[in-house]
Amino acid sequence: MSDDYITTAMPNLVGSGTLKEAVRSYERALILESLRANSNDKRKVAKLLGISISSLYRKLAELSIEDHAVEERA
Amino acid sequence: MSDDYITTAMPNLVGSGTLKEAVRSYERALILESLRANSNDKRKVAKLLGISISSLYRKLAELSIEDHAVEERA
DNA sequence: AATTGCACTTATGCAATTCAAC
DNA sequence: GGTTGAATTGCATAAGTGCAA
Repeated sequence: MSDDYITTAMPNLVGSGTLKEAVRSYERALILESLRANSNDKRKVAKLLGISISSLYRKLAELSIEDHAVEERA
Repeated sequence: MSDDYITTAMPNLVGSGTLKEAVRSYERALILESLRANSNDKRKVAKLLGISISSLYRKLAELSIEDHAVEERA
């Protein structure tokens, strides 16, 4: 199940977990998906998401998104 | 169409719009849904979402969530 | 119930720097 | 040793937070 981003981001819509956690999951799914859809081109993704490249890197670290996790779908 | 929160929060998962906008829509949907599911009890919702009551009020203002928009489903 | 001043924390962009591969 | 692009970081400012009023 590679497309688990929906199930990890959405259950919170129902009511469990804090806002912070929910937003975190959602951001994680969003960024991961953007990276996948753009061949892990971080410069491009940062621009698309409207954040600076440094902010993107900080989010990647914070959300522990590893490069190898992106290596799917082109 | 009362349950438009999914369609307003989710399309961003695909890639359009900035992160900030996406998160905003998502938070909006989440808060609205929590309010609806809890009869607009803001104290309760704030606690559930893990934020202070003042923060919740600030978000309601920022996201322009009006009381009358919550008056559905119990 | 709702709003706000305040002190504090967290997130941000930019520019400089470091790191890696070549 | 040098060049290039990716990744990291110091710093100043902005944005968000809880608390108490």
